[in-house]
Amino acid sequence: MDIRDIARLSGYSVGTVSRAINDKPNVSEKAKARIQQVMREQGYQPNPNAQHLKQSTRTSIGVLVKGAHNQLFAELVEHVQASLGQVEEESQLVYLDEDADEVAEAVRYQSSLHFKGILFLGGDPANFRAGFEAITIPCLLLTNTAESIGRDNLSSFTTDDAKAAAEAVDELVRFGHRRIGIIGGNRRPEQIGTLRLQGAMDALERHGVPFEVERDYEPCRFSMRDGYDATMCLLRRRPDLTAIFALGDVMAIGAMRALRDVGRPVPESISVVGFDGIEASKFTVPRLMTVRQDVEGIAEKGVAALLERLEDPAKEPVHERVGHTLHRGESLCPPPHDIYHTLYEGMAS
Amino acid sequence: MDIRDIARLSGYSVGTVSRAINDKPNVSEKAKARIQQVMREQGYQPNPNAQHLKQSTRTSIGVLVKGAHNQLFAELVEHVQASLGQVEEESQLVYLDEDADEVAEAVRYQSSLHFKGILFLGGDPANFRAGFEAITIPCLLLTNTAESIGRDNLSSFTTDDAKAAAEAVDELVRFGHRRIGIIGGNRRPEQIGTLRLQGAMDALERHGVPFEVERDYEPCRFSMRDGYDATMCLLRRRPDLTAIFALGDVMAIGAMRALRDVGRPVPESISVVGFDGIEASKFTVPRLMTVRQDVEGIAEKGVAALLERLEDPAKEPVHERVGHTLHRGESLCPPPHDIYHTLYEGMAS
DNA sequence: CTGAAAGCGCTTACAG
DNA sequence: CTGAAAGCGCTTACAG
Repeated sequence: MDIRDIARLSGYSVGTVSRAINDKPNVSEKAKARIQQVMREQGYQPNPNAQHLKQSTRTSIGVLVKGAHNQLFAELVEHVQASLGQVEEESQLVYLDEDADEVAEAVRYQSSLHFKGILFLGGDPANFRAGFEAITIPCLLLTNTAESIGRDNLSSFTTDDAKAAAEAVDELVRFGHRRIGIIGGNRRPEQIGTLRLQGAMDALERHGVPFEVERDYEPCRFSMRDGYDATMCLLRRRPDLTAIFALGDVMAIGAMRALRDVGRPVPESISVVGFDGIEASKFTVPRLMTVRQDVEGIAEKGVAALLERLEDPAKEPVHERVGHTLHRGESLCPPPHDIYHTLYEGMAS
Repeated sequence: MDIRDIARLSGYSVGTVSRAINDKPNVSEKAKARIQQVMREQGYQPNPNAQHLKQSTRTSIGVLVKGAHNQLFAELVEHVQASLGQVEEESQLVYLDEDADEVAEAVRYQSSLHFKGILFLGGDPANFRAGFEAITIPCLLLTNTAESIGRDNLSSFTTDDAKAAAEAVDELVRFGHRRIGIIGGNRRPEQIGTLRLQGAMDALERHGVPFEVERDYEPCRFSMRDGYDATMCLLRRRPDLTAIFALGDVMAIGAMRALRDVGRPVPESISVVGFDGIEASKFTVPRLMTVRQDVEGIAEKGVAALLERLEDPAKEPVHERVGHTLHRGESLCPPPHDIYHTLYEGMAS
């Protein structure tokens, strides 16, 4: 069943059928109606390969998600697909490991899946620096900045992670915390966790709060399980902490569970602050205090920018910081002043 | 830059270049080496549209996910992609609304995205009954059974939802609960929520526990927010409940938060049981009692079955129930016997 | 082992 | 408004 069959059955030529299919001008209403009827009767669907071959178009936008366990990306994906769907753009999702080289993967996929643009959810600037030159189609990085990469086909939208992390620390300090531990990320330069850690550490220093990264920080991947384990690890070194700042909500949820398991009620015995503002953070018990990223804003602005550059590839790249909000939660309260902490205070210093 | 340019530059004909690209026999090592060198120099990538047009092959497996807020599907997707990735199969994810007609969407996508097979994550048998005949490629339904559809290109793997829900109720009753509310699903026939509700109601009846669906059940979609709202709703009618069975973990998480907000501690004042066994259920406070589906088993067996039928489309369809496990959690304990409940008991009956 | 040629199913000037 | 014809970039018998 191809376009010739439809032409034969409808009594029109192949050219007219093609014009009818594509809603081109210069087809009589009569012809269009007849052709559509035949197509429906036959259940005919044009062969997309042939269509694209002729139009030499590439079809879909690749969406590379770096880290399947980070709920934040799931929410971003949802908004991205919504924005893309509104303009009838097809997208294609690929999940990568949190530690994968997303740029190398993109190079691999670019041709085999014929993307016309690529949207990176999460990314490591080091990978972009190393391999992005092989990619020539318009690209967009969300949740990290690509400004320093300096490629003219790469835009980026992200939260100001360092600033937001600093604000979270300000809040912890304002509540009276002076023994603060941090979990999450991997300390590789320019990675999102590292940016947050750096922002937090700068703020701690500004407030004169002692923080030694080897002792007070525990790296981990973005998942509840890893947050749980990292918390257990950190507590072994610093049982006297009065607050834990998890550099991602999924880790914060794991942390709260771990604290419960070691009999440290949150927030009475120890406070927890997260980062991201995922849906689940609104439903934890206690409700999580967190830095909420503007997921919808990042997705919508990002997609809009990408679409503009798909239209006009010569357009200058943009790099924008999208606003965030500090979201009060029940998981943060002033530190306890009981004998337990007084006891540990002496031990730890 | 097309295959002719490579032919010209390498000094071979288009046919030989094509054979070299596709690793066909009848190309000398010398020619292959020279051609590969030129391709690399030119950064040439064959046009996939043209390749597929000629081979008239379909490439990827479509994965239609019905309900973006259900974490269970996110976990299934992960396992599905892992299984598919091992055999180098490409998959393409499409997220649909929980109430979308997944079969109508599949019909739409089948041609435009040239799938060679379709994997449905979640599905309503009514939709399959109405429109599946238009789909001729091998298909697989996960998390619901398609046995009664009786199509020879449709297999299915699922948990025995009715049986599992009944077991959860058995457990609630065994703990002494007699005033049990249920939330989740939409009561449309054969839907997963309805199967679970039915299994639960049958068990309640078997135990002689009174249950009136109009009063003791509140429908809702599979999300934390909806679970929260449904719980609030149900509590207004039945403040005397000692247990809530949420027909999905995401709703159970919402329910626990709602109960906390109205000052009903879980499980001391009221117990909560979920269904699915998503990752987050292991990290809630209190830890959720739930029916854990064998996500990995469902994904792996399902994918294996689909791949077999992609190889040999004549193969008989399979419909299998994959085992589940009841997972004890802290959210279930015996009902309280305090004045509060005695009070309400009189009011409610 | 290699080349010349037909054809995959469409779209799009071009001529009428 | 419609039709006949060229061509998109490949692959694959077929002939050598």
